[in-house]
Amino acid sequence: MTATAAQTSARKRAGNGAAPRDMADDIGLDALVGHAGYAVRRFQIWIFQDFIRTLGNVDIRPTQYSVLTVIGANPGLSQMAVAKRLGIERARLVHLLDSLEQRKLVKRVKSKADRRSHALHLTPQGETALAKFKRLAAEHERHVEEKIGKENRAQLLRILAGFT
Amino acid sequence: MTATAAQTSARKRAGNGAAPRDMADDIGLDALVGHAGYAVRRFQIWIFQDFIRTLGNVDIRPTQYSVLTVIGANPGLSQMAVAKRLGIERARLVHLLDSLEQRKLVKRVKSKADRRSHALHLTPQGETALAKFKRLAAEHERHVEEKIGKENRAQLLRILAGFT
DNA sequence: TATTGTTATACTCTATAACTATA
DNA sequence: TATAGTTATAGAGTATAACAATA
Repeated sequence: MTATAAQTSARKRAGNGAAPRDMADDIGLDALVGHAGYAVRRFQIWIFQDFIRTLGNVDIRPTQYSVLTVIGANPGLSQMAVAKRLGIERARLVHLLDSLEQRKLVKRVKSKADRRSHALHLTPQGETALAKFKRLAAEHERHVEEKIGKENRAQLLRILAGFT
Repeated sequence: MTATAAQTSARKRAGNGAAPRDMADDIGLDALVGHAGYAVRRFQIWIFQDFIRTLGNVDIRPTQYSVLTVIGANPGLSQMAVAKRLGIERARLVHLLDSLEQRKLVKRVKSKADRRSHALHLTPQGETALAKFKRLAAEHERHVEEKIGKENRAQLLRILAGFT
């Protein structure tokens, strides 16, 4: 890594006051190519954009999908439990649930056992909608497979299994 | 505390319906486990947190590091060129550069060839600082290696090479 | 005292639009 | 007309702090 050949040759081409370089096709990333985080971030942005586009007609974003899926699979969870499981701030989840409740996909049920907390459930409408969202999300997942290859996607899931 | 917590959770598990579940250890992710995007997003958050922590003393975040690295390796780039190469909005880059210029790490040099644009350069101070940032970033990268394994990290970089 | 849900604030980041000065 | 840089705004998302009701 250190000072690279790209850096040296680039200096020859552009001194102070010279014309700025704006040809994107020979701009080196230098040390960034050795950072997993850079590639992971770019990939994550691509994935989210595809997800948002694929579920655009139903207006569901990745975070909303994850909340609905976890509530659907675990009816009666408290807000704290959902927030912890998905790594969402509980203050942020309040607004997410406000939106999902306004759309009649989720309901907060006041708990009698612990009157501070709410038990979260999908509405019947929410159950039907989630089934559709899952079909669209599976379509998105096929896009991922087409993009990086079936075997690479499987390897990726295996490598990152500990981060779920 | 443990006895009380155990009793409480036992009561909640036994409760029929209204009592919210809040034990995080048996909450299933359902369809999320099959989505590459979910794992990738969680991993990316972990990586950025480690990066921010590891470079906390020098107060450099991932995006700032990527901008400095690309300018360092390609002196004289225009703002548009940097923005396009790194996938940053040009409006956002303005503020990033304002901050880096205030810290005397980067300078905007007015171009004589095209007086609309600026050629970007590291200051001598910026060169020295970037060398330090790169050492810390390499340390961060070793954390990634420890977290997922050397071979897995290499596979990840190979799989995602197209997203740089 | 501690926790749940809530409200509020601030800062990062993304996505636009519009403005200026140049080309 | 189009482009580079700038300014502004709006919406996500993250990170905190504080508060009321309840445990």
